[in-house]
Amino acid sequence: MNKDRCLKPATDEECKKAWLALQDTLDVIGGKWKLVLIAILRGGKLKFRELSREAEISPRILSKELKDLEINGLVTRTVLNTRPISVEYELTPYSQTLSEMIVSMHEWGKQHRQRFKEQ
Amino acid sequence: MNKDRCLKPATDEECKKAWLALQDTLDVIGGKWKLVLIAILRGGKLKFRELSREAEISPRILSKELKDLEINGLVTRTVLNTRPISVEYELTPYSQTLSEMIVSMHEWGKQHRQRFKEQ
DNA sequence: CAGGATCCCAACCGATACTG
DNA sequence: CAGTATCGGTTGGGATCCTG
Repeated sequence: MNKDRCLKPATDEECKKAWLALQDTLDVIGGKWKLVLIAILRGGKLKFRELSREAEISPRILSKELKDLEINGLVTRTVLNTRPISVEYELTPYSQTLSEMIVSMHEWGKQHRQRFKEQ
Repeated sequence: MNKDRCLKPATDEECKKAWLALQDTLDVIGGKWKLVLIAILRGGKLKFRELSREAEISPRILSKELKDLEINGLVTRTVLNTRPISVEYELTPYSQTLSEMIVSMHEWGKQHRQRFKEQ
């Protein structure tokens, strides 16, 4: 893809970076579960099991998704000194930076649904 | 998911709709190719083969992706009276409504990359 | 309780060949 | 040229069981 097909006038190099950035975003919040988990955690910290029940997601997938979110700095994992142990997951302040984008996606999806499906 | 875990204060019903809308958005522009194709077509209409070469995507996938985009009103398909026939694909005016969201996603991805990867 | 291991199924994607 | 058919590999996700 060259610069002539880019969002705004730019060099080829800048254009390539722009689309890599978009791809990054989709990697971080795309897929079936990431946004759902973020949504749920907006309501406050939850333990692994609670999160699993709330989202109706199997432990294997939940574990993987939470790792991804943690790697990307969106969620913190805290092991509690209980017996048996329990682990709390919580959104980071950094996750707030997603808000504007999430709102954009929500707004677009809403108007799209009105336009195309039964209103 | 109930309203207490929603983006803004709302009824359970509103909350459910909000997350359906987000899911809609991901369905429409998520995945590996949708945004790439939209990006490329921003530069102007292209024929099937040109698009295939530009995006480096196999015909089978391209065909499917274009159908999806057409169904969602983002792309028009025009058969030309040539021999052999050729088909042009072009973004619709409606596709412009994606701009704000795409910019949001781009901005977030850019700052995320700066924050986490080699700058 | 947290979460890894295993097994299995479905969706996705790429390459290639083929038809109108 | 446009697009479908076929096949095969890869990824993602669900269910269940198991261990620290």
